[in-house]
Amino acid sequence: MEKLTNYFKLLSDETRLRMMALLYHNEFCVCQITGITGLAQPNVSKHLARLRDMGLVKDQRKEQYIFYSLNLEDELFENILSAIVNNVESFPVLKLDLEKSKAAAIYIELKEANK
Amino acid sequence: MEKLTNYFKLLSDETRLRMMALLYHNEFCVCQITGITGLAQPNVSKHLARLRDMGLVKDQRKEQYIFYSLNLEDELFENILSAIVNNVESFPVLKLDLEKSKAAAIYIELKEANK
DNA sequence: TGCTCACATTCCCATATGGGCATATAGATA
DNA sequence: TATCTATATGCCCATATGGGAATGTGAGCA
Repeated sequence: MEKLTNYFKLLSDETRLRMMALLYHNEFCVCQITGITGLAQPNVSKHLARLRDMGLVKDQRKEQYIFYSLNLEDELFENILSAIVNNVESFPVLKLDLEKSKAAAIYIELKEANK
Repeated sequence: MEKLTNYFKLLSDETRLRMMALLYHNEFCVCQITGITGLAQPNVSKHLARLRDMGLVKDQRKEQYIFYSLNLEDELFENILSAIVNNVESFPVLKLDLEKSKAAAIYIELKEANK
């Protein structure tokens, strides 16, 4: 029961919903999420940590970057998230993030090229 | 977007989940919910008011009693609630409430009979 | 009219939450 | 080894939240 209410608590914050919607489509590192959303890096890290602690997200280091991806084990949670993502037209913020996210891969490539 | 996060905020509290699970099966007045759950009456009222303000619940006076019932307009919300209620075996608190609720109708009848 | 009962509201308190900001850490690189 | 750079953590603040307790309100009844 507490796990359930904690899930809803995690879903009840716009910042976290934005991050989860992004991760639903792809894995991203902290700096990409920061860049896409315009959120402050410490906040991105803190929210990701909360999601990780609740098992909704997992992280994996790749060289300098730590990539986060969804960890969809709970069926209810997955259904909720897919319902939101499939209805992205109703949520302009999410839609904008997703559009911006298409450039996110390039973002890291440019960084590497400028070295 | 804010409506969505508000929904999740309402779902993120055990007390409210208990009340919504009850109302999913039947309408109840405040005193019945208080009796079934063992919660303090002011808290029941306060949570019901929040649910009503968000349009998830509606109330209707019948003589002395004010009966609350679910107001399922949002599909996502309804799906979430039915998923929870159909999985009540996983949530002993909810299951107990539901069992107790079967006696709730009788509770009011007894009250009337004792007048 | 005054009382009773069901329900609502208010006040107070302890706790949780999210963001801004500064700083710590740890892996990569020079 | 020393330094970047990506990420994590800690501190502070304003605000929200939930419960307890007392009180207010309003409909039905004596």
